Amino acid sequence: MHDIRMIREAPEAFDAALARRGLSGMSSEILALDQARRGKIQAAEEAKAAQNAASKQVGAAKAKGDEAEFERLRALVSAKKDEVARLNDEAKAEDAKLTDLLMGLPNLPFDDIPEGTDEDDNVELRRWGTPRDMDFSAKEHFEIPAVQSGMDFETAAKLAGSRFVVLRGAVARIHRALAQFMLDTHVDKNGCQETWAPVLVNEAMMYGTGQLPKFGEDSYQTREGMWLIPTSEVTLTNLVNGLTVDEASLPHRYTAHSQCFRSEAGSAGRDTAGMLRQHQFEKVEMVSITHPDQSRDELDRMTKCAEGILEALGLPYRTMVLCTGDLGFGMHRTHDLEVWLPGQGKYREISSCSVAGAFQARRMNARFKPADGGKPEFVHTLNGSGLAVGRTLIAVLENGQQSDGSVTLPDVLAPYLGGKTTVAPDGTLR
RNA sequence: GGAGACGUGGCCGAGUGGUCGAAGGCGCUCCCCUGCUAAGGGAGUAGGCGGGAAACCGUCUCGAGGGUUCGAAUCCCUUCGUCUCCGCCA
Repeated sequence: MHDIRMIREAPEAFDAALARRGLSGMSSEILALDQARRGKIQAAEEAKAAQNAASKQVGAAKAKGDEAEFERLRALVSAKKDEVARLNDEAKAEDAKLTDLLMGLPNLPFDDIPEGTDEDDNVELRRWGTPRDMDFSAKEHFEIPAVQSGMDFETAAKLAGSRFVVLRGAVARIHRALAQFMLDTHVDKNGCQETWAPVLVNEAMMYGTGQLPKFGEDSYQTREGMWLIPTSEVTLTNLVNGLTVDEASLPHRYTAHSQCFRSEAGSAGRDTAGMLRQHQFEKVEMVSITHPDQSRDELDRMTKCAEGILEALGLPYRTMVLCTGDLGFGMHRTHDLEVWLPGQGKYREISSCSVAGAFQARRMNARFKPADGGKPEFVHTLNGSGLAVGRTLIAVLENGQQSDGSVTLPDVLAPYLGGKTTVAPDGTLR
């Protein structure tokens, strides 16, 4: 959500920034609503002040035993009360209109991100590693002999439907190893606090991070009205929902390994083969809660943390900055990491690191108390995948595939795999 | 799932219809005093919203939402959370 004061003070700058996302001239509508709202609030408060004043005199009259005066004031208060109720309702209605409008507007893109309409306009920042030369035609992950017995889509379809998978044996273990390796790295080397949190949350949390009200169709909801998280960005960021933390405690850096659930509405027909796009998947997430002055640097730090995982696994990748047209709803700036998938011969998204600034904090009412004793200010929030576990599994399998149908795994996984780093063509770990 | 209790400011804790945004204590900040390892005295110490250049003024907030009343932290309803006992259970 946006800061109404900032819009009042600099409506041109606000309009210019939103125009980059295809929304033009929003400030005039916003400011008109704001004007109306403030007028109603003032009227309601003045009436209430009159009621309160009369009400105090009622008490005094009663104490003095002046029954006539008591009755007269009683009637006056009663009349004022109706007026206050009416004006209050009007003020609330105006306020709701403004909030609805502001809640539905996306965050302002930073000036330094590229103009564009979709992912084709994203700009490459850097590239790491070189795709291996393979003297055979590279297979997609689900075609590799070593993988086939451990990745079962037919059984998953029986259990749950399309876009689910059953992993078995070595593949399941490598999947687990990857998650453990990522989590350990973020905890031991990147200064994150390991966190385990619900994957089922209430509606308010989904508003806090911006999934609601606009993107409810993308997530699953229970009969009781709870939501399955599409990412643990929701839970980790909402850890500070409603809190005023000490400035000295910033930044907070959290990481969690969780299940994530997405309906993938609107992705029908895309990436239907393999386990690239699933309704249920695992992700190791990073979230930072920072001082406003630190958030831009924190984005670069977080991006490095995610890149570090890919580098440790020896997976070639490129780092992209998203253009205005591809930028997520609540974000100022986003870096996508795209990993090389030899089977597709393409770089595919495996991580997304974003800075939301105060956008989510304002929705969540998450603030910090300045050390110098000033007024509380909104914290800044960031989130990033470090990494999507299922996609990392795909990348490790495809990049490690050999001409004989086996797969060679990154050495850093050995401690999690009983010291073994090869999957034989028959699917056994050797 | 059944029965009951509770939910007050950074913390503890008073307050059962009238000037209570809320006693007292602790903590914290500033000032004074004292000179010895700590103590004493004084002042201050929530946030949101609206108005204002500011000082400041108004308004709202005693888990949340609604209701009764001229007036509610105090009464009623709903809801969320915590605790105790019983049941069930990974």
